[in-house]
Amino acid sequence: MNLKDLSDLLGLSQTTVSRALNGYPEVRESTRQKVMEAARAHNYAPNTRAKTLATGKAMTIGHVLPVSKKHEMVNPIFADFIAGAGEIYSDNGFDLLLSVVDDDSEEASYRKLVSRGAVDGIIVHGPKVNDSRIALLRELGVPFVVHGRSTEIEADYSWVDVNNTRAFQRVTEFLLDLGHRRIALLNGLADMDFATRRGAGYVAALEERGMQVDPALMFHEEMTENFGFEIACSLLAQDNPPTAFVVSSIIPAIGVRRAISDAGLEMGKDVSVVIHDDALSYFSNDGDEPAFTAVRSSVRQAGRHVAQALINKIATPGAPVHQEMLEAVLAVGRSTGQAPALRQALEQEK
Amino acid sequence: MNLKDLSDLLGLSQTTVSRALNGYPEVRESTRQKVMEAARAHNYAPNTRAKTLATGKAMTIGHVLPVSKKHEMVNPIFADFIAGAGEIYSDNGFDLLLSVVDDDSEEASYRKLVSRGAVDGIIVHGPKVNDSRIALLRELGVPFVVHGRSTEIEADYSWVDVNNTRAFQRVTEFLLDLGHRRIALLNGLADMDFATRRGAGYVAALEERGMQVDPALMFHEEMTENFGFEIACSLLAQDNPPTAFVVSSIIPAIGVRRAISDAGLEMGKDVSVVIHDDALSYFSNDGDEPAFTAVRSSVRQAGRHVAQALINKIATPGAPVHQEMLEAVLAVGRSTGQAPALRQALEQEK
DNA sequence: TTGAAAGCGCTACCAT
DNA sequence: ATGGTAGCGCTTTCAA
Repeated sequence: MNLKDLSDLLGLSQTTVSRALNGYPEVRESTRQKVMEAARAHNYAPNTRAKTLATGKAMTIGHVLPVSKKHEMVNPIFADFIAGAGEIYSDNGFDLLLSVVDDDSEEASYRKLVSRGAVDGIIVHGPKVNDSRIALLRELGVPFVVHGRSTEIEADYSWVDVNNTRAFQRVTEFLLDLGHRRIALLNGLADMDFATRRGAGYVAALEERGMQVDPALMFHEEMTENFGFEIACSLLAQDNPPTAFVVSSIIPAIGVRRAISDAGLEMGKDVSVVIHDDALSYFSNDGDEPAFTAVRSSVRQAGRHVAQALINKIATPGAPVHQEMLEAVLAVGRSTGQAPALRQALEQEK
Repeated sequence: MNLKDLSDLLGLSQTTVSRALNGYPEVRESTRQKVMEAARAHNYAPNTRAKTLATGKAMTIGHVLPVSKKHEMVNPIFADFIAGAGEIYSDNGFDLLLSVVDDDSEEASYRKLVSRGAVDGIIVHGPKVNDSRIALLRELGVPFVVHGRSTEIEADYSWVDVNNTRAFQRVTEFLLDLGHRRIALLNGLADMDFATRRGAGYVAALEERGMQVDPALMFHEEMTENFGFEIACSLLAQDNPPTAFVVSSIIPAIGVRRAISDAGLEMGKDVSVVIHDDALSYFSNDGDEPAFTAVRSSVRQAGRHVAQALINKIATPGAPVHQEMLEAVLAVGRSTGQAPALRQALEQEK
């Protein structure tokens, strides 16, 4: 069933039917009723490709998911982010085009997405420090919003991000307040922007207290369970082991937890662990608030914000938008023994 | 830059340029060279919407992700599945259209996807028992492949699945062989097909040994960390607690682990835990094989298989394809104390 | 208030 | 080996 079929059926012109369906005011109300009803009855929906060709708008947002053939790792929160963004797209009549590309052919993929006219906006995931995609997308002249930021990029661009630096600074201060002196940091890959910022927060907290930053306690890796396990095992076997871990994602934290228990130590007593993941609100898990679930619904919220920002940008182009969301601190378990206090402090500050 | 611009530039007709670009044999080789070079130089890529309109093929595969507004839960392995499928799509020139819909407007969403001509094939995620989507998609006449199966559907349709029943039967037998007599099952929501099959396997193993199935040890829930935590806490506090847990996903297993440690018990000694997640190969985690990573790369592999099956189906329609993959058993940690033996046994059987 | 017709950018058929 | 042209299904001017 296409427009012609439908209009023939109704004895109207395609023009009128189109107008009726698209809410143009000059159509007589009774006509519109008939058209709407017939469309519904015959399950008519305008052909997307024809419509977008005619209007010049793709009504599609592109997400590029770069995956490395070697690592086989995808950020697990990606699904939640997409779910949030997708909600917004559905509400606004946009489609979501997901392009999975090998991370060495990423630039070509952005180029093609735009020159094919497949999308009218792009979301940038997982920005690195000095990320080259930002200059590229500006050059291509396509509206885009970055989920996160890219340090060292001087140009102005739209982003939505949390305050990773401050979050990690505060987490570290918190552990220092509890009396910890050797605090390990298990962070994401060094070229990822979020990891850089989180590292900076950790360092800032130590330096502020006049403490020495021990490079042997800072680790950058892909955030796998095994990363957490290996590092924690080796650290805990040392002479002067850390008494606390700050972990940049819940995945390696699973490994850390295992290592602690293997070492015959008790979390929250012998060793404290604080996890920060890409959440947007404060949570502490004193039993009532399952950490994983909390992170994930926060990320979904982030997806909504980023998608909305891009849609606004497409509708009314203008100056870049910078949106700093509530930074996240996620304290897991009775790991610190102080989760309620932490939450309270954070909520006050907010 | 569009086809007209490019052909004007080259002093050729649009027809010739189009042919050259699409590999038609009747084009003189020197002409093709010139055209290709000019296209590359000007970053020309044919407009997707025009192309698909003209050919009648959308070159797009639809994935529908139903999310519940109330639960805020997305299956975390979804990202990995999509990554695998996306690889295949990229290699074959297909786009991936991801439609996030509220789970109560799912049917309408499939209908619209098809009548809009937006996709020429659909992947069905997370089939339920007697899933109504299967009849719907057959009625719509769109090629589709189900990741999983739907019990009670009599009609023939294409699916790619693991043997959940046998996997759980074997896991349960394994625990029985180790001497466990009270084995708890933490399973997915009862209407999910995979949960039904897994439950059936668990029951079959018990009955085969002439053992009573205790309904008080079987749980169906959304697979959150908290689900695992709560259930395990309450079970372990009982008079006659289970000595083993079979958990249907790694997420609740995190909660189970926490509950065990809270109860002052030791995993692998006082309590055994076996996790089966949606993997396609056998893994045991004796330290060298991080469980989460293993599951995830297996799921990615599943995505590849399902996507390829659909693409084949679109290219050459024919009888439904049924593909049963290696069923998965994932033994985590030194949880059973027998992971290497399990793996060996499974590999032999394969 | 309605309709005719010209595109949107491409492919594919029919000529040459 | 190359070119002219009729669609693909829709929107959007221009006319009536």
